[in-house]
Amino acid sequence: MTDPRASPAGANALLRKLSRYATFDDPAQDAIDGLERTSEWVSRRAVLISEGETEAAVVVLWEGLAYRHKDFRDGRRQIIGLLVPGDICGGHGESSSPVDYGVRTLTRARVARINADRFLQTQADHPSIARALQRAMLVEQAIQRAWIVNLGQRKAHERIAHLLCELAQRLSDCGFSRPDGGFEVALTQDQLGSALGLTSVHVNRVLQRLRAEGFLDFDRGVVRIHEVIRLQSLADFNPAYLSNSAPAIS
Amino acid sequence: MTDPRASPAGANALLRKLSRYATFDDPAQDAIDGLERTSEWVSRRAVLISEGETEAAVVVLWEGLAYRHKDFRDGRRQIIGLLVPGDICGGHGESSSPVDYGVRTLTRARVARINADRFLQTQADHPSIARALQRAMLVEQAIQRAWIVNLGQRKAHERIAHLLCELAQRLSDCGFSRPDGGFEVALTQDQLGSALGLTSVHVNRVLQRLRAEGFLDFDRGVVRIHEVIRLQSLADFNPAYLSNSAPAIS
DNA sequence: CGGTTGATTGAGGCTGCTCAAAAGGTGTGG
DNA sequence: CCACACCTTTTGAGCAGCCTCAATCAACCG
Repeated sequence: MTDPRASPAGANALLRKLSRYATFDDPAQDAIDGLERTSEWVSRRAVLISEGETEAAVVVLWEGLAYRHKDFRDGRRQIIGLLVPGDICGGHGESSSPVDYGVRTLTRARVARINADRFLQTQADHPSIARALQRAMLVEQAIQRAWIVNLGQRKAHERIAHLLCELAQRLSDCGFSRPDGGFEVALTQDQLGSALGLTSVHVNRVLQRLRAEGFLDFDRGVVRIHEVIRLQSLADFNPAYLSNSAPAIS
Repeated sequence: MTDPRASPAGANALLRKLSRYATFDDPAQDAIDGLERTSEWVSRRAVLISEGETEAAVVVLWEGLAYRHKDFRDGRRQIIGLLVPGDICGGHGESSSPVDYGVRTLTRARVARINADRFLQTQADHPSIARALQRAMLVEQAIQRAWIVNLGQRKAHERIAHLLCELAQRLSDCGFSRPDGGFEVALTQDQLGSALGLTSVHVNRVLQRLRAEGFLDFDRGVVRIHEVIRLQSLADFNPAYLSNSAPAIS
């Protein structure tokens, strides 16, 4: 396989992702490849990063899903973001400051750990890589802005719909969509609530309404979306923000 | 003035900000200086960037305050973030995609516009600059995460307190604090509501309670904070996330 | 002085929360 | 294979935080 983007699911997830944001010459491609040489499997609900950790290593998700979260002392908890294959978490090589959130897996997952110094050195050596990472961070920021809007302005049913639309799009973008257009979400209703600023009780009731109206279906921790399009208009979802893609010509 | 960080308020705001995230050799410093050679004054409530704009130019705020926002067709509106002197907005030089939010000034402000290509070229030429910008983006992301937590989990009075604490800290970090420890916020109650996912009516009532309890004071569009410390404990505010500072030794 | 923007207050209502309990599924050990 | 524990979903009842609508007031401005 000359083109790593054609390699089996998971492997070189980082290169596959960064290739969406820039084109790389061979040395740069090799450099990215060299970063993530080994991966390891972790179980469902495993801790990838715990809050306050000062470890500067960078973790790349190869397969599976994970989430960033912030826990309060009094039991409140907010899920801050979802990670799909290719996504990065950790301090981006910054050793000076502890991370202000934790990361846990949602499903069984495969991750690669990258040494912080090598991560930074590679960027210094290859401006195209630094550039691609910057664009990836811009998309990440756009996603966070969308969450702020979601939490600040939308009603429960709109929030749920918007989150599901985001996930559908991102999974599809990294090659994990299902052929039939529908897809499944491995979030419990309690986790959905933590991501949306709602209680699981309310999430349950709203999901039932959405089911009754034919938008989706769900059973034992798995939500199945039928018509993403209808859901998008309900959520006022515009996928543009997820694709800060590279110009056609580099 | 050999050290630009000692120059008059506003000028070289970008260099002053980036210096918090990395140390630069002379050529790099000159490069940053060269980027933002001219500035212009804009009035209160001026549009710096309008949603959907494909202009790739980067705008640096030198003096004054501004905010990012997203407007809905039906009149709902969410303020997504606040900009203090030194902050950057715009597409970070990405010409391919329209920005998904607007930016307006909150006060009279001085801004510098940077050409997109030069912005990107400078980063390619000076890895230390790219690195500093990356760290600045990491802090920006941390702020956005804090907003997500704020909107998702906190009650109205906690949200207000947290936002005010963030502003107090950031203004102080960029050298715009007031000697007496207190400070003023140029946000109307309506704007506060748009930032916090609350109506201005509710903001008003909660502010009155906070005033009755001695946390702050307000009058004609200006909120004055008395005891930032007390407000911090009310808000469960931890300033650590705002200072991903550079290691002592570069 | 009238117009405009922002703050304030009141009444009433809905969304989403709390507390509690029960039901359904799944995994584990005996 | 059953009993038991645990997790997640589901349902009910009651409540409250925050919203909506509306009107008034205060300050500022041309």
